[in-house]
Amino acid sequence: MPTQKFVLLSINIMGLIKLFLFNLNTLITSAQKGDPLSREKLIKKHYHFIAKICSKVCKRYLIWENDDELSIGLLAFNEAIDAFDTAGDVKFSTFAGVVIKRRLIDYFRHQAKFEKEVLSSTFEEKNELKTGINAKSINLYNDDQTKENLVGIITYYQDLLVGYGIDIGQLPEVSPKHRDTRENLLQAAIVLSRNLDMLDYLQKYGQVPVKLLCASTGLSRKIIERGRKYIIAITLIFSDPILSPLKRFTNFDGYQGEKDYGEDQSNYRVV
DNA sequence: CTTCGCGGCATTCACTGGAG
DNA sequence: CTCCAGTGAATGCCGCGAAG
Repeated sequence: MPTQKFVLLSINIMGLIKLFLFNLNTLITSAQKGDPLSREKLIKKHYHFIAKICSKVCKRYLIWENDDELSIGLLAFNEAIDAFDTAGDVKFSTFAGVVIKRRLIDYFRHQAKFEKEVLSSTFEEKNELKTGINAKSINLYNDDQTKENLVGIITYYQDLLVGYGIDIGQLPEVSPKHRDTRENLLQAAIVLSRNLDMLDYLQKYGQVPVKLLCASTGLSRKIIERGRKYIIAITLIFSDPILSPLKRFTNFDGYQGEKDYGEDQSNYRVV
């Protein structure tokens, strides 16, 4: 009977939707309680959603690495997680979409106001702009915006690290002092960040798959164990696109692949 | 039972600063 | 610039407890 099949199919789909919503609400609740892994899962699930909303508002295609609008969208999404009422009737995606749009509009208003102030300035001021005085102010303003975004990213990074039992303040001390050790651990972190099985293991258990990593990198178990926190810290930066802006503070930004570290390897420290 | 995380101890190695 | 000694960090080996 086609009708019966349709009813059964509908029941299954409804069941899947309920299951999805249940999982989503569970993730949101635990993220609100401070679980960084749940927050990370939520963000990963909604990457395309965030990019779609931001691109729609900006009316252009946005790139994670280049566009501040996406960072603002991401921060807004974070806010939405905290503010969302799981008991309410509103869908999370609808709620998050509204929050992201509002934040972006606020951002554009702020920018427009600033530009208007510059445009309505006197002839002399415009000359100053040409001579670089106001240009400097614009740079300072842009720096502030970047700093604001970075604060959000670092807070996110900090939460992720806590999930692995790492305090962000520990990073300088867990960072290897010897150049060769740093190179080896960096290599291990890159291998780990590129291998989905090992990455899954790390995210699932919060532990480094030492045996697999030893086999993949040829490094001894002890090296990997001792550099565990360093490896996790670097792996997070490499595997999570949200953290990609942090690469430029770690000097890993130009890293292209295995055994290609650039000129000065002595600077490959996390901080 | 296997794997992970961690600690102790002895040894090896890399880095640094001083002397020539 | 090269050599050398001192210092500190890394490594290897062994073992223990916890968790899945």
